[in-house]
Amino acid sequence: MKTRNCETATAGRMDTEQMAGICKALGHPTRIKIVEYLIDINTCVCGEIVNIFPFSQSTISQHLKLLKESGIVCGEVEGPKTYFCVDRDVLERFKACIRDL
Amino acid sequence: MKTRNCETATAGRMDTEQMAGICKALGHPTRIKIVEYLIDINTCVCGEIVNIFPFSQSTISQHLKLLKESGIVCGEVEGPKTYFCVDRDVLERFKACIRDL
DNA sequence: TTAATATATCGTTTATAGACGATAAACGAT
DNA sequence: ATCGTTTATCGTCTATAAACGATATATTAA
Repeated sequence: MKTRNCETATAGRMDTEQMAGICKALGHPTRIKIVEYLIDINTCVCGEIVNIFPFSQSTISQHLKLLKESGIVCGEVEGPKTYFCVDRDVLERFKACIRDL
Repeated sequence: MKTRNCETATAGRMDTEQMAGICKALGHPTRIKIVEYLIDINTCVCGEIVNIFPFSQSTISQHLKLLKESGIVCGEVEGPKTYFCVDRDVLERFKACIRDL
């Protein structure tokens, strides 16, 4: 399995809007668990997550979409699959914002 | 001005539900700014916040209610006023959860 | 007792979230 | 070209959020 990186690299301080967007994305237990899982496993496809949670494929896909929109997660399409991973840079900047509260 | 403390002291690890609840509460720019303000100024009444933001008193009151429900903020009624402050213990435990992601 | 002040709640409107099943879209294999 | 696999999107329903004005509640001051 390849190591994937989102390489967003929008360095600098995260503004309140983006911070709120990530908080909102993390504002659901299932999405927090998805992010924790992605952090652990580094990269995985949607189907893996569907197998872990008691929700339908469409629901998990929707959660992943919201996570992607916030910037904390990114997806890389490869053939019929999409590999999801946490954007480490965004995560670190988000963690810095919370740390500095 | 007195120093107020919420003294919740529900020590121990924060569970995913509560963590998600706080993230959700912080999932709005205005509420993040309210929390930042409360951290800085330690304690203040609703009216002060109303004066800072371009929203109505009822809207700010509603934001404060959501923050209180999440546990990150508490309010202490004193006469006709309510003094709001951040629950430092909850904040620290929340920060620890994010740090350990 | 009444008036003024401070906050909370109610009712309304519009928008978004959360869940689902069904279906579409993209690709690999046969 | 079709089939199976994987993911995304659509449509629907119900619930909650976000904002407001109006009103209720609680307390202090006059």
